[in-house]
Amino acid sequence: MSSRLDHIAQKRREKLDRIRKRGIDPYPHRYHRSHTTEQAIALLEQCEAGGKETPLVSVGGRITASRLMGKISFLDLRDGSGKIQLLFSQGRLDKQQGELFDDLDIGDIIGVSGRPFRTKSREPTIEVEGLTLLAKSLQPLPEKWHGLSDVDKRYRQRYLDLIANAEVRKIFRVRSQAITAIRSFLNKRGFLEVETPVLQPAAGGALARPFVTHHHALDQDFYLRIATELHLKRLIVGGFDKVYELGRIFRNEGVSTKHNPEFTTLESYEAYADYNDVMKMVEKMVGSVARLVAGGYGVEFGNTTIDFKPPWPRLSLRQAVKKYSGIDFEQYPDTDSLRAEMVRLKMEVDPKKRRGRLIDELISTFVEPKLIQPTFLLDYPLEMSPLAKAKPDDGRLVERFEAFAGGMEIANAFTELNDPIEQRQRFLQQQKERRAGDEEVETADEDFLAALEYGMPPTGGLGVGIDRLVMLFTGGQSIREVILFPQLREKP
RNA sequence: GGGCCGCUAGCUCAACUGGCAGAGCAGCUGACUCUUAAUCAGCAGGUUACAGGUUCGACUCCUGUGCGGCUCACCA
Repeated sequence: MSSRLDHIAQKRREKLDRIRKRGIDPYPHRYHRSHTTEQAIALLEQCEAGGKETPLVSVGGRITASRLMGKISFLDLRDGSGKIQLLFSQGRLDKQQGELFDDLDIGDIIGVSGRPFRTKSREPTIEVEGLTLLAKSLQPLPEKWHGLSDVDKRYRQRYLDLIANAEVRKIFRVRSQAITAIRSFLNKRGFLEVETPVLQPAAGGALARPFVTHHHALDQDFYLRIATELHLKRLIVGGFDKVYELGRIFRNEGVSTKHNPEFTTLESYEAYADYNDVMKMVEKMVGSVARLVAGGYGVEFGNTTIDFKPPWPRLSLRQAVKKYSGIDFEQYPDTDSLRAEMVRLKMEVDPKKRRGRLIDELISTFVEPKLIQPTFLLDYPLEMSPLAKAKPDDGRLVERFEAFAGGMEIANAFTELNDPIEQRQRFLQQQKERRAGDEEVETADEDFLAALEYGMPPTGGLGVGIDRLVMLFTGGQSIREVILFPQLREKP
């Protein structure tokens, strides 16, 4: 990027000056269109069906292509709804508009009025009678045929990506529809949408390194939330029986095709429910999202079809790990024996990891990649789940499930631990482990513990990674493809 | 953070073993009254990411830096 303008931008500035000199405002305040391009085409079809003449319409949008043929010219005009062809005929426009037409470029935003009709090749077209410049574009757009493919540029200048690449526009429409579908599903079931703090004195509810920031007036450090869990459960204590939050959380960790430092989660909590109820809700909810954005339970992913039709298979975690890795972790009740077995299988094992984290590694290495069709894994070891309630018949396991699809974890849920004394002990146990070397453990949240002491009803909680869910629905191989402005290193 | 790969015109891409940096689109000039990746003729457009080095000569080889991609580590 040199400071000097390239010759294309130079030319466009000259055109801008010419337009201004003729007394035309190249950036007027408003333009009231009568139709979107989509509506204009629908109107044309209606009139054709009814054998009626088409009325005058006005549309606005960006010029995306031009085919100048001497006395007549065809331009493509795109707005948020779609695209329509424009026909400019010499003689149709007055002198001033004719001069303006000559100074138009691909990329300019214009408004036109005229009657829709069909050309010889049946293309819906507006024969332009009135032309208004709405915004002069000073920079050339990416190439019309190949679009924009430089990944760096696509993410940094997402607007160009959206202008140039229809598939990208599609992805973010699907994302929006999926989130709308989730809201609507939960609202219909009586859930209350709430907002909880992003800035917290301690970041709890998950195991992750937080971002730190500083509040000047309070002269106090704050952490950006790594989960919404602990505040939502306070609201269950407060008497809202069904709450959810769709919100951004922040984790100061590695960036990869599956991790962005800020990402979106859904967390929901339902009083008087347990993880079995939540399981039923998840498969129903994701199924309903699939039907809405994909038109059915089947969603194309890679070279297979994922079928989200409920019910999804349920498999105990122990069975799953045994099936895919050959290790029955129940036979290795402590960290050392399990680690020894993993080493025997030639796995590289971080010596700092304790049993829970080792089992987690078995899941992500052997199990997760195999779970393409939606599957629930249930009943996790207690040491991996400090906020979940133990199973009544086996104190080493908790009532927890994770849902997988497309080889990714898409949901995590459990019957919430609501015994304040046990919760405190679990936090203390975690802190012991922190001292033993495992850095990322739950920090005790005294205010949360105080809330539990007032009594929280039995509750089923859920967390869903929205970005990964959207990846499933759009076939995305990278989380950056479903986040409009993914985090990138700043360019010097 | 490690490994591998990439960075050439506004965009998409070429350029052999080190030998004058090139094409399409976009742009400019001209022709053209139904095109739609319009067509045809002509013109212009470059710090080959950046900084060094080797060489008679570097887009090409070497070293370093920046940014990106993939991957491993990390990451419920």
